[in-house]
Amino acid sequence: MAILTEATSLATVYGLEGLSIGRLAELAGMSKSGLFAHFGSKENLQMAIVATARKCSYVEFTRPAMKAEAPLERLWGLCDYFLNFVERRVFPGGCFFSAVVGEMHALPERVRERIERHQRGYLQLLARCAEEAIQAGELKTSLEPDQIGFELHALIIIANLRYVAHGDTTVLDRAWAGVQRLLGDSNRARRALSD
Amino acid sequence: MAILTEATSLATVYGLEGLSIGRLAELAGMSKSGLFAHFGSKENLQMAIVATARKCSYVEFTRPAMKAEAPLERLWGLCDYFLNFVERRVFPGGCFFSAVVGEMHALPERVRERIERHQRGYLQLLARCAEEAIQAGELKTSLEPDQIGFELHALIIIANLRYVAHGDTTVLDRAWAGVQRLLGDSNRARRALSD
DNA sequence: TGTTAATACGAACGATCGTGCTAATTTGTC
DNA sequence: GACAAATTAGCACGATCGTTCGTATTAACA
Repeated sequence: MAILTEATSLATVYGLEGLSIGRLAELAGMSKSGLFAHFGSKENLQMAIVATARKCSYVEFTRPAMKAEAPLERLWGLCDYFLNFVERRVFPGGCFFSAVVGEMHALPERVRERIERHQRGYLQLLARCAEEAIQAGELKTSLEPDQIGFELHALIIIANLRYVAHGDTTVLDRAWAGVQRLLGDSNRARRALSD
Repeated sequence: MAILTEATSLATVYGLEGLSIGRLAELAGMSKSGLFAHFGSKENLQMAIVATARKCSYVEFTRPAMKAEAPLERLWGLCDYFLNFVERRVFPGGCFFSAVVGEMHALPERVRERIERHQRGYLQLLARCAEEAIQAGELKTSLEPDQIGFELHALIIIANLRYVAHGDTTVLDRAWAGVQRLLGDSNRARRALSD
Protein backbone atom coordinates (compact mmCIF):
# COMPACT_ATOMS: atom_id res chain seq x y z
CA MET A 1 0.00 0.00 0.00
CA ALA A 2 1.44 3.33 -1.11
CA ILE A 3 -0.66 5.24 1.37
CA LEU A 4 1.27 3.71 4.25
CA THR A 5 4.51 5.19 3.00
CA GLU A 6 2.83 8.58 2.90
CA ALA A 7 1.48 8.00 6.41
CA THR A 8 4.93 7.09 7.69
CA SER A 9 6.37 10.18 6.09
CA LEU A 10 3.72 12.34 7.73
CA ALA A 11 4.33 10.64 11.08
CA THR A 12 7.99 11.65 10.99
CA VAL A 13 6.82 15.26 10.99
CA TYR A 14 3.68 15.29 13.13
CA GLY A 15 4.25 12.19 15.24
CA LEU A 16 2.06 9.14 15.58
CA GLU A 17 -0.49 11.03 17.68
CA GLY A 18 -0.35 14.31 15.80
CA LEU A 19 -1.00 12.54 12.50
CA SER A 20 -4.74 12.71 11.89
CA ILE A 21 -6.71 10.31 9.77
CA GLY A 22 -8.56 13.16 8.13
CA ARG A 23 -5.40 14.85 6.90
CA LEU A 24 -3.97 11.58 5.70
CA ALA A 25 -7.19 10.78 3.81
CA GLU A 26 -7.21 14.20 2.19
CA LEU A 27 -3.61 13.72 1.12
CA ALA A 28 -4.47 10.30 -0.33
CA GLY A 29 -7.53 11.58 -2.17
CA MET A 30 -9.84 9.36 -0.16
CA SER A 31 -12.68 9.93 2.25
CA LYS A 32 -11.88 9.85 5.94
CA SER A 33 -14.29 7.01 6.65
CA GLY A 34 -13.08 5.04 3.67
CA LEU A 35 -9.53 5.14 4.85
CA PHE A 36 -10.55 4.46 8.43
CA ALA A 37 -12.35 1.29 7.36
CA HIS A 38 -9.07 -0.13 6.13
CA PHE A 39 -7.55 -0.13 9.59
CA GLY A 40 -10.48 -0.21 12.00
CA SER A 41 -8.81 2.01 14.57
CA LYS A 42 -6.09 4.58 14.87
CA GLU A 43 -4.06 2.17 16.94
CA ASN A 44 -4.05 -0.32 14.07
CA LEU A 45 -3.01 2.42 11.69
CA GLN A 46 -0.15 3.30 14.01
CA MET A 47 0.92 -0.34 14.13
CA ALA A 48 0.87 -0.48 10.33
CA ILE A 49 2.97 2.66 10.18
CA VAL A 50 5.52 1.17 12.58
CA ALA A 51 5.70 -1.93 10.41
CA THR A 52 6.24 0.20 7.33
CA ALA A 53 8.98 2.20 9.04
CA ARG A 54 10.66 -1.04 10.09
CA LYS A 55 10.60 -2.37 6.57
CA CYS A 56 11.93 0.93 5.25
CA SER A 57 14.79 1.02 7.72
CA TYR A 58 15.62 -2.56 6.82
CA VAL A 59 15.75 -1.75 3.12
CA GLU A 60 17.59 1.54 3.60
CA PHE A 61 20.38 0.64 6.00
CA THR A 62 20.20 -2.74 7.71
CA ARG A 63 20.18 -4.90 4.60
CA PRO A 64 22.74 -2.91 2.58
CA ALA A 65 25.08 -2.82 5.57
CA MET A 66 24.70 -6.52 6.29
CA LYS A 67 25.68 -7.47 2.76
CA ALA A 68 29.32 -7.02 3.73
CA GLU A 69 30.96 -10.17 4.97
CA ALA A 70 33.45 -8.49 7.32
CA PRO A 71 31.88 -7.52 10.68
CA LEU A 72 33.75 -4.22 10.84
CA GLU A 73 32.56 -3.37 7.35
CA ARG A 74 28.99 -3.99 8.51
CA LEU A 75 29.49 -1.57 11.37
CA TRP A 76 30.76 1.09 8.99
CA GLY A 77 27.83 0.41 6.73
CA LEU A 78 25.23 0.73 9.46
CA CYS A 79 26.43 4.25 10.25
CA ASP A 80 27.18 5.25 6.68
CA TYR A 81 23.89 4.16 5.14
CA PHE A 82 21.96 5.69 8.03
CA LEU A 83 23.59 9.12 7.67
CA ASN A 84 23.10 8.88 3.93
CA PHE A 85 19.44 8.00 4.46
CA VAL A 86 19.02 11.08 6.62
CA GLU A 87 20.88 13.34 4.22
CA ARG A 88 18.78 12.19 1.27
CA ARG A 89 15.67 13.27 3.20
CA VAL A 90 13.81 10.06 2.41
CA PHE A 91 11.39 11.22 5.10
CA PRO A 92 11.01 14.91 5.88
CA GLY A 93 11.31 14.15 9.59
CA GLY A 94 14.29 11.84 9.15
CA CYS A 95 14.42 8.57 11.03
CA PHE A 96 10.90 7.57 12.08
CA PHE A 97 11.93 5.97 15.36
CA SER A 98 13.81 9.07 16.43
CA ALA A 99 10.91 11.29 15.44
CA VAL A 100 8.47 9.53 17.77
CA VAL A 101 10.81 9.05 20.74
CA GLY A 102 9.37 12.16 22.39
CA GLU A 103 5.81 10.85 22.48
CA MET A 104 6.44 7.35 23.77
CA HIS A 105 4.55 8.06 26.99
CA ALA A 106 1.40 9.10 25.15
CA LEU A 107 1.28 6.13 22.75
CA PRO A 108 -0.99 3.07 23.11
CA GLU A 109 0.85 0.35 24.95
CA ARG A 110 0.87 -2.04 22.01
CA VAL A 111 2.45 0.56 19.75
CA ARG A 112 4.95 1.66 22.36
CA GLU A 113 6.11 -1.88 23.03
CA ARG A 114 6.57 -2.56 19.32
CA ILE A 115 8.74 0.51 18.95
CA GLU A 116 10.79 -0.32 22.03
CA ARG A 117 11.37 -3.83 20.75
CA HIS A 118 12.60 -2.49 17.44
CA GLN A 119 14.96 -0.08 19.18
CA ARG A 120 16.38 -2.84 21.35
CA GLY A 121 16.96 -4.94 18.27
CA TYR A 122 18.79 -2.15 16.49
CA LEU A 123 21.02 -1.48 19.49
CA GLN A 124 21.78 -5.18 19.79
CA LEU A 125 22.67 -5.34 16.12
CA LEU A 126 25.21 -2.56 16.55
CA ALA A 127 26.71 -4.19 19.62
CA ARG A 128 26.83 -7.64 17.99
CA CYS A 129 28.64 -6.31 14.94
CA ALA A 130 31.12 -4.55 17.20
CA GLU A 131 31.68 -7.74 19.17
CA GLU A 132 32.26 -9.76 16.01
CA ALA A 133 34.62 -7.12 14.65
CA ILE A 134 36.64 -7.25 17.84
CA GLN A 135 36.76 -11.04 17.92
CA ALA A 136 37.78 -11.11 14.27
CA GLY A 137 40.67 -8.81 15.11
CA GLU A 138 39.41 -6.14 12.72
CA LEU A 139 38.68 -3.62 15.46
CA LYS A 140 41.25 -2.85 18.12
CA THR A 141 39.70 -1.03 21.05
CA SER A 142 39.56 -1.07 24.83
CA LEU A 143 35.82 -0.49 24.82
CA GLU A 144 33.10 -3.07 25.39
CA PRO A 145 30.91 -3.86 22.37
CA ASP A 146 27.84 -2.44 24.12
CA GLN A 147 29.67 0.82 24.75
CA ILE A 148 30.67 1.07 21.10
CA GLY A 149 27.09 0.42 20.08
CA PHE A 150 25.83 3.06 22.48
CA GLU A 151 28.23 5.72 21.24
CA LEU A 152 27.73 4.98 17.55
CA HIS A 153 23.99 5.14 18.09
CA ALA A 154 24.31 8.43 20.00
CA LEU A 155 26.33 10.03 17.23
CA ILE A 156 24.12 9.12 14.31
CA ILE A 157 20.79 9.70 16.11
CA ILE A 158 21.79 13.14 17.36
CA ALA A 159 22.97 13.97 13.87
CA ASN A 160 19.59 12.93 12.55
CA LEU A 161 17.66 14.94 15.14
CA ARG A 162 19.66 18.11 14.67
CA TYR A 163 19.67 17.78 10.89
CA VAL A 164 15.90 17.62 10.62
CA ALA A 165 15.03 19.88 13.54
CA HIS A 166 17.40 22.78 13.02
CA GLY A 167 18.54 22.25 9.44
CA ASP A 168 22.12 22.06 10.61
CA THR A 169 24.14 20.65 7.71
CA THR A 170 27.45 20.21 9.51
CA VAL A 171 26.18 17.66 12.04
CA LEU A 172 26.35 14.76 9.61
CA ASP A 173 30.07 15.30 9.12
CA ARG A 174 30.57 15.77 12.86
CA ALA A 175 28.83 12.46 13.50
CA TRP A 176 30.98 10.80 10.87
CA ALA A 177 34.13 12.16 12.50
CA GLY A 178 33.00 10.56 15.76
CA VAL A 179 32.32 7.27 14.01
CA GLN A 180 35.78 7.40 12.44
CA ARG A 181 37.35 7.87 15.84
CA LEU A 182 35.40 4.97 17.35
CA LEU A 183 36.15 2.61 14.49
CA GLY A 184 39.77 3.70 14.11
CA ASP A 185 40.05 5.06 10.58
CA SER A 186 40.06 8.82 10.17
CA ASN A 187 40.44 8.62 6.41
CA ARG A 188 37.41 6.58 5.48
CA ALA A 189 35.09 8.62 3.27
CA ARG A 190 31.39 8.94 3.75
CA ARG A 191 28.99 7.77 1.09
CA ALA A 192 28.20 10.54 -1.39
CA LEU A 193 24.71 12.02 -1.51
CA SER A 194 24.16 10.99 -5.11
CA ASP A 195 24.35 7.29 -4.28
CA MET B 1 4.00 31.15 38.95
CA ALA B 2 3.87 27.57 40.14
CA ILE B 3 1.48 26.59 37.39
CA LEU B 4 4.17 27.20 34.78
CA THR B 5 6.41 24.59 36.37
CA GLU B 6 3.55 22.13 36.18
CA ALA B 7 2.95 23.12 32.56
CA THR B 8 6.60 22.59 31.70
CA SER B 9 6.54 19.21 33.38
CA LEU B 10 3.46 18.23 31.38
CA ALA B 11 5.07 19.48 28.18
CA THR B 12 8.02 17.13 28.65
CA VAL B 13 5.53 14.25 28.43
CA TYR B 14 2.91 15.40 25.93
CA GLY B 15 4.89 17.98 24.00
CA LEU B 16 4.12 21.65 23.48
CA GLU B 17 1.31 20.85 21.04
CA GLY B 18 -0.08 17.83 22.86
CA LEU B 19 -0.36 19.79 26.07
CA SER B 20 -3.91 21.15 26.24
CA ILE B 21 -5.03 24.18 28.20
CA GLY B 22 -8.05 22.27 29.52
CA ARG B 23 -5.96 19.51 31.04
CA LEU B 24 -3.52 21.98 32.50
CA ALA B 25 -6.37 24.00 34.04
CA GLU B 26 -7.93 20.90 35.54
CA LEU B 27 -4.58 19.94 37.03
CA ALA B 28 -4.20 23.45 38.48
CA GLY B 29 -7.71 23.51 39.90
CA MET B 30 -8.72 26.42 37.72
CA SER B 31 -11.24 26.99 34.98
CA LYS B 32 -10.03 26.69 31.44
CA SER B 33 -11.00 30.24 30.52
CA GLY B 34 -9.50 31.61 33.71
CA LEU B 35 -6.15 30.11 32.93
CA PHE B 36 -6.41 31.08 29.28
CA ALA B 37 -6.91 34.74 30.21
CA HIS B 38 -3.48 34.76 31.80
CA PHE B 39 -1.72 34.08 28.53
CA GLY B 40 -4.10 35.24 25.82
CA SER B 41 -3.14 32.49 23.42
CA LYS B 42 -1.62 29.06 23.37
CA GLU B 43 1.41 30.44 21.61
CA ASN B 44 2.06 32.79 24.53
CA LEU B 45 1.66 29.89 26.93
CA GLN B 46 4.21 27.93 24.95
CA MET B 47 6.60 30.86 25.04
CA ALA B 48 6.17 31.09 28.81
CA ILE B 49 6.85 27.36 29.11
CA VAL B 50 10.03 27.70 27.07
CA ALA B 51 11.15 30.55 29.33
CA THR B 52 10.44 28.42 32.39
CA ALA B 53 12.37 25.50 30.96
CA ARG B 54 15.29 27.80 30.19
CA LYS B 55 15.34 29.12 33.73
CA CYS B 56 15.10 25.59 35.09
CA SER B 57 17.98 24.33 32.97
CA TYR B 58 20.02 27.34 34.05
CA VAL B 59 19.39 26.63 37.72
CA GLU B 60 19.86 22.89 37.38
CA PHE B 61 23.04 22.56 35.33
CA THR B 62 24.38 25.71 33.70
CA ARG B 63 24.83 27.79 36.85
CA PRO B 64 26.17 24.99 39.08
CA ALA B 65 28.62 23.94 36.40
CA MET B 66 29.79 27.48 35.73
CA LYS B 67 30.65 28.07 39.35
CA ALA B 68 33.91 26.22 38.80
CA GLU B 69 36.80 28.46 37.82
CA ALA B 70 38.69 25.89 35.74
CA PRO B 71 37.25 25.51 32.20
CA LEU B 72 37.70 21.75 32.18
CA GLU B 73 35.88 21.52 35.49
CA ARG B 74 32.99 23.45 33.96
CA LEU B 75 32.86 20.96 31.10
CA TRP B 76 32.70 18.06 33.53
CA GLY B 77 30.02 19.89 35.50
CA LEU B 78 27.82 20.53 32.46
CA CYS B 79 27.67 16.80 31.73
CA ASP B 80 27.56 15.67 35.32
CA TYR B 81 24.78 17.99 36.51
CA PHE B 82 22.78 17.26 33.39
CA LEU B 83 22.88 13.48 33.83
CA ASN B 84 22.08 13.96 37.49
CA PHE B 85 19.16 16.18 36.57
CA VAL B 86 17.82 13.46 34.30
CA GLU B 87 18.37 10.70 36.83
CA ARG B 88 16.53 12.65 39.54
CA ARG B 89 13.51 12.82 37.25
CA VAL B 90 12.94 16.51 37.89
CA PHE B 91 10.61 16.34 34.92
CA PRO B 92 8.91 13.05 33.99
CA GLY B 93 9.92 13.57 30.37
CA GLY B 94 13.49 14.53 31.21
CA CYS B 95 15.10 17.47 29.44
CA PHE B 96 12.41 19.73 28.03
CA PHE B 97 14.34 20.74 24.93
CA SER B 98 14.98 17.13 24.01
CA ALA B 99 11.35 16.22 24.58
CA VAL B 100 10.08 18.75 22.04
CA VAL B 101 12.74 18.20 19.37
CA GLY B 102 10.42 15.86 17.49
CA GLU B 103 7.68 18.46 17.02
CA MET B 104 9.78 21.39 15.90
CA HIS B 105 8.15 21.41 12.46
CA ALA B 106 4.65 21.76 13.91
CA LEU B 107 5.41 24.58 16.35
CA PRO B 108 4.58 28.26 15.80
CA GLU B 109 7.54 30.02 14.26
CA ARG B 110 8.15 32.27 17.26
CA VAL B 111 8.31 29.31 19.60
CA ARG B 112 10.48 27.25 17.30
CA GLU B 113 12.99 30.06 16.84
CA ARG B 114 13.23 30.60 20.58
CA ILE B 115 13.97 26.92 21.14
CA GLU B 116 16.53 26.82 18.33
CA ARG B 117 18.27 29.87 19.76
CA HIS B 118 18.48 28.21 23.15
CA GLN B 119 19.91 25.05 21.63
CA ARG B 120 22.53 26.98 19.70
CA GLY B 121 23.52 28.76 22.89
CA TYR B 122 23.88 25.52 24.80
CA LEU B 123 26.02 23.98 22.06
CA GLN B 124 28.18 27.07 21.93
CA LEU B 125 28.62 26.95 25.69
CA LEU B 126 29.92 23.41 25.49
CA ALA B 127 32.28 24.26 22.65
CA ARG B 128 33.53 27.41 24.36
CA CYS B 129 34.31 25.58 27.58
CA ALA B 130 36.17 22.94 25.57
CA GLU B 131 38.15 25.61 23.76
CA GLU B 132 39.10 27.33 27.01
CA ALA B 133 40.08 24.02 28.57
CA ILE B 134 42.35 23.28 25.63
CA GLN B 135 43.93 26.71 25.66
CA ALA B 136 44.46 26.46 29.42
CA GLY B 137 46.32 23.22 28.85
CA GLU B 138 43.84 21.30 31.01
CA LEU B 139 42.53 19.22 28.14
CA LYS B 140 44.88 17.45 25.77
CA THR B 141 43.10 16.30 22.64
CA SER B 142 43.44 16.28 18.89
CA LEU B 143 39.77 17.21 18.44
CA GLU B 144 38.35 20.62 17.64
CA PRO B 145 36.32 22.28 20.40
CA ASP B 146 33.16 22.10 18.26
CA GLN B 147 33.65 18.37 17.77
CA ILE B 148 34.03 17.85 21.52
CA GLY B 149 30.88 19.86 22.14
CA PHE B 150 29.01 17.85 19.53
CA GLU B 151 30.02 14.50 20.98
CA LEU B 152 29.42 15.46 24.60
CA HIS B 153 26.01 16.74 23.62
CA ALA B 154 25.25 13.57 21.69
CA LEU B 155 26.15 11.35 24.63
CA ILE B 156 24.12 13.12 27.31
CA ILE B 157 21.08 13.84 25.12
CA ILE B 158 20.81 10.26 23.91
CA ALA B 159 21.15 9.10 27.49
CA ASN B 160 18.30 11.42 28.43
CA LEU B 161 16.08 10.25 25.59
CA ARG B 162 16.63 6.56 26.21
CA TYR B 163 16.32 6.94 29.97
CA VAL B 164 12.89 8.57 29.79
CA ALA B 165 11.55 6.76 26.74
CA HIS B 166 12.54 3.16 27.45
CA GLY B 167 13.37 3.29 31.16
CA ASP B 168 16.84 2.04 30.39
CA THR B 169 18.89 2.62 33.54
CA THR B 170 22.31 1.71 32.18
CA VAL B 171 22.44 4.50 29.60
CA LEU B 172 23.44 7.18 32.10
CA ASP B 173 26.57 5.24 32.99
CA ARG B 174 27.29 4.52 29.33
CA ALA B 175 27.06 8.23 28.57
CA TRP B 176 29.37 8.99 31.48
CA ALA B 177 31.90 6.49 30.19
CA GLY B 178 31.86 8.31 26.87
CA VAL B 179 32.31 11.66 28.60
CA GLN B 180 35.25 10.23 30.55
CA ARG B 181 36.89 9.11 27.35
CA LEU B 182 36.41 12.50 25.69
CA LEU B 183 37.68 14.46 28.68
CA GLY B 184 40.51 12.07 29.43
CA ASP B 185 39.84 10.77 32.93
CA SER B 186 38.35 7.32 33.25
CA ASN B 187 38.33 7.44 37.03
CA ARG B 188 36.24 10.51 37.66
CA ALA B 189 33.06 9.59 39.54
CA ARG B 190 29.61 10.72 38.62
CA ARG B 191 27.56 12.78 41.01
CA ALA B 192 25.49 10.60 43.31
CA LEU B 193 21.70 10.57 42.98
CA SER B 194 21.16 11.80 46.53
CA ASP B 195 22.78 15.14 45.79
C1' DT C 1 -28.22 -12.74 -14.70
C1' DG C 2 -28.94 -12.63 -9.80
C1' DT C 3 -26.69 -12.81 -5.31
C1' DT C 4 -23.09 -11.92 -2.24
C1' DA C 5 -19.06 -9.97 -0.45
C1' DA C 6 -16.01 -6.27 -0.38
C1' DT C 7 -14.97 -1.50 -0.72
C1' DA C 8 -15.63 3.44 -0.48
C1' DC C 9 -18.73 6.96 0.50
C1' DG C 10 -21.36 10.98 3.07
C1' DA C 11 -23.35 12.21 7.23
C1' DA C 12 -23.36 12.48 11.86
C1' DC C 13 -22.01 11.33 16.68
C1' DG C 14 -19.78 12.77 21.19
C1' DA C 15 -15.55 14.61 22.77
C1' DT C 16 -12.08 17.92 22.96
C1' DC C 17 -9.43 21.52 21.09
C1' DG C 18 -8.28 26.92 21.20
C1' DT C 19 -10.73 31.05 21.66
C1' DG C 20 -14.10 34.97 22.45
C1' DC C 21 -17.63 36.86 25.11
C1' DT C 22 -19.99 38.46 29.66
C1' DA C 23 -20.93 38.12 34.49
C1' DA C 24 -19.24 37.23 38.98
C1' DT C 25 -15.78 37.40 42.25
C1' DT C 26 -11.77 38.89 44.40
C1' DT C 27 -8.30 42.43 45.37
C1' DG C 28 -6.42 46.86 46.38
C1' DT C 29 -7.15 51.97 47.28
C1' DC C 30 -9.27 56.02 49.00
C1' DG D 1 -17.49 50.81 53.63
C1' DA D 2 -17.54 52.40 48.53
C1' DC D 3 -15.44 52.16 44.35
C1' DA D 4 -12.08 50.82 40.61
C1' DA D 5 -9.27 47.31 38.83
C1' DA D 6 -7.81 42.98 38.12
C1' DT D 7 -8.70 38.15 38.17
C1' DT D 8 -11.60 34.06 37.58
C1' DA D 9 -15.78 31.53 36.18
C1' DG D 10 -19.43 30.20 33.03
C1' DC D 11 -21.00 29.52 28.61
C1' DA D 12 -20.84 28.99 23.77
C1' DC D 13 -18.68 29.12 19.25
C1' DG D 14 -16.43 26.88 15.21
C1' DA D 15 -13.10 23.43 14.10
C1' DT D 16 -11.25 19.02 14.30
C1' DC D 17 -10.54 14.68 16.42
C1' DG D 18 -11.58 9.26 16.23
C1' DT D 19 -15.41 6.57 15.45
C1' DT D 20 -20.04 4.59 13.94
C1' DC D 21 -23.72 3.95 10.84
C1' DG D 22 -26.32 3.26 6.69
C1' DT D 23 -25.85 3.27 1.83
C1' DA D 24 -24.09 3.25 -2.89
C1' DT D 25 -20.81 1.32 -5.96
C1' DT D 26 -17.97 -2.46 -7.52
C1' DA D 27 -16.10 -7.31 -8.02
C1' DA D 28 -16.65 -12.14 -7.78
C1' DC D 29 -19.15 -16.12 -8.12
C1' DA D 30 -23.57 -19.03 -8.68
